[in-house]
Amino acid sequence: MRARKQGEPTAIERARRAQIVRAAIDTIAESGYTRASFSAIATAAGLSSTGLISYHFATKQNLMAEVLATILADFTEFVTARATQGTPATRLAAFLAANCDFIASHRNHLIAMLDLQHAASESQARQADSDRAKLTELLADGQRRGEFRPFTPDLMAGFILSLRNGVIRRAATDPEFDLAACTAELLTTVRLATTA
Amino acid sequence: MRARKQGEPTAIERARRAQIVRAAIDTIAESGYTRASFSAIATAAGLSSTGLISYHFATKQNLMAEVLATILADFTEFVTARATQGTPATRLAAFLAANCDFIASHRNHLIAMLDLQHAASESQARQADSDRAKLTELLADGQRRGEFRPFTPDLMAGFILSLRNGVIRRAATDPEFDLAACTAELLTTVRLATTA
Amino acid sequence: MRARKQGEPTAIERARRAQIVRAAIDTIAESGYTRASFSAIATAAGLSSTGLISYHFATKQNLMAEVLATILADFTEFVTARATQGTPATRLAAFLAANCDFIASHRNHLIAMLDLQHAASESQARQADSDRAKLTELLADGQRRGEFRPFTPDLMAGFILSLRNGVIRRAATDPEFDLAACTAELLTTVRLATTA
Amino acid sequence: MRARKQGEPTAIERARRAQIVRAAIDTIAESGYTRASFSAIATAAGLSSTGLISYHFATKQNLMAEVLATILADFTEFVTARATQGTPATRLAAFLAANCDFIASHRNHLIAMLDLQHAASESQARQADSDRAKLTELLADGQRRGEFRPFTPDLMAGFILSLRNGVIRRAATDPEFDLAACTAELLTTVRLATTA
DNA sequence: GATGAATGAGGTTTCATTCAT
DNA sequence: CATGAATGAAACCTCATTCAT
Repeated sequence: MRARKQGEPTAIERARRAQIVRAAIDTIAESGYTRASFSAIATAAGLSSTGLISYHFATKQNLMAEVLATILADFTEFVTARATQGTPATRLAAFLAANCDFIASHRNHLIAMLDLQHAASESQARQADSDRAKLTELLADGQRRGEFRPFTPDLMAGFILSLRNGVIRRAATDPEFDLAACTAELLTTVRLATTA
Repeated sequence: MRARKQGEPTAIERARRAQIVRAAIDTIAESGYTRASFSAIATAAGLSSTGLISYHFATKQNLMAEVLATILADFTEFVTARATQGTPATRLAAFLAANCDFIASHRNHLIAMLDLQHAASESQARQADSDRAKLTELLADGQRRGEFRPFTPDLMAGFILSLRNGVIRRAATDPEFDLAACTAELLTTVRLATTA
Repeated sequence: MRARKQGEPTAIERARRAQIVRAAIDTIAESGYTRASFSAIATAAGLSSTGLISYHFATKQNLMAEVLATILADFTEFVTARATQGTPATRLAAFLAANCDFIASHRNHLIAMLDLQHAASESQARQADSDRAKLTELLADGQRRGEFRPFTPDLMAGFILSLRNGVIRRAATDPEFDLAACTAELLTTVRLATTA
Repeated sequence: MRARKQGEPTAIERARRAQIVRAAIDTIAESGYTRASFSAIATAAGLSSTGLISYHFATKQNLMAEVLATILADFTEFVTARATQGTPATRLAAFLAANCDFIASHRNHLIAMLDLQHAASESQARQADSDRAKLTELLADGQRRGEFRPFTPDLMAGFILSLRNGVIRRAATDPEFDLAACTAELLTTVRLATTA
């Protein structure tokens, strides 16, 4: 019923939805998207039945969309707060550092994010494109100021995000991975790849 | 029965397994891992029963392991044939170029590969590690010769493979993506990131 | 709570129950009994929760019983007001004409009625029997006066009601059905079948 | 799998499908369409799981379509074998008598048929129309020969089928109903309503 | 009185797997 | 070797009903 209603959600409802989304993120991160059934999520959330999930989310796709949106929102909030000042080169470095810090503190979020991307819907793909577009903008700006060498900004943005994704996956997979060392190397590598 | 038998597989058996694996790759690439049911794979393979798949593969995990192994084998064969000659820097460039060429000619293989990585088992993770190890070796070799700057070879290998994966995903997702242009930029970028 | 209470219902309560019953009739008529869930009925009634329906009706069966009772009451009121004067033959004709008029003006009531009959409970079957009994009485009366030929009144009553039900279903199903023409033919047919 | 295959069904398959259809008819007749779940049907058929039903019928709608088709086929076979000879009036009487006999011997078929009609699909509605069309044809033929009075054949066909349906429902509902007596009265009634 | 939240049973359907033939 | 049939677990989802507020 609720899942089909319109209007403002109440505080209780928002709390439950957030709880379910959190449980979904953890379940996906730990067991993979394929095994993240309503049943598994309900258990992780301490709910007594999968019915409650359906009560709050009209469809599983729907839930997953909110999961991804939440992850991206948390991520964006964290990263943009730290990559807003200075020249493009500085901001790029700050962006990457922020990414790596986020990985350390929100491991599950990012593992889940990677697992969700290939199950992503149309609108989510557009969201990913828009993320890349912002980075593209930053790079183009740096080129205009002469900080960056002449590359195709859109492609380089893709490269940088790919590197970030690789770090996420490695951090997720390998428990002995040294994230701090990797961050330093990543910054150097990207600097060399981009500076004029 | 066969799936539990020991001893040498017959020629017919190997042919059937290859046929099923091929169909699985195509199905995963086109519909995603989630929708790659035995039923879908059997249809794609022109088989009249899913029973035959179970007959040849003890378990679905088992089949997927062979799918991934096959993809990696095809990939390795293709790439190593083109990255064996010259200095490490030359071979690295050839490796990347070969990768991009492989994307163009084996799109389905690579899309399936990405889709399988997070359903990957322990042993498959080890296989991925060994792939990275080979690249690590190449990079270390280049450093010893003074071609490459001093970076942590293992991390740089991870970066390079991440870049490759990103190109795969983008090529798979975006139909208007210009793979040739991307290849050129990728080579430049990696050269700048690695050379002394 | 209320649904289990005893004693006189308040005016508000009666209004709410009527509102719910009306919404149920419309929903059944438009979507069929199978799809007439509490949720659908609540939406049709403009209620914000299915809980309110359960509050006023102890059980779904209970609600459906009241729905059927309401329909039959409305129907009886409409028809008996027009079939009370004259000889049995005249009243029979008036009864049929009234039925057909009722179809035109209360389409939803009658469609719902037909849809409810096979979900009908014991007591509802008895109600239908009593309706037929009244018609039986009328027919027997006409026989005593010599207006009608000698048939088994109870069976003939069943026939007449069957004809009426058929007209309802046809009117409900076929949008091009000419109800007025059908009414005329029906009157003739019944007259020929009954008159001495 | 099988439910989606093409080509000729095997003997075993036809037998299983028939068994399931028979169980569905009995379940609908005894408990009503609403309560005729796959689970109930599987139990009635002595199957070990509902999965087998889905294996043979792609969809519940699909199964119900076959149920209705089977009923109509059995019915048509029974009735047309007995209503083919003589003048239209004779055949009409034979048709009605055959209907009543069928009711006695195939009670469940007919109860289920009535319960399915309002859940009927487009194509099933067309089938019902075509049944009425055949009767319409018979009536028009009788009019041309002068056996029947001038009525609208299509409407009269609807009336006759409505009478038949009423008898079915009454026979289904009332265990003490005297079908033989009803048949006699029905024949007389229809004769009076139709003859010139 | 009314509402939103919660519950748990049960709905249809898909799936990997087994087995007789 | 291969097939069709069968199985039962588990998937997502809907529903009537209960209850605290």
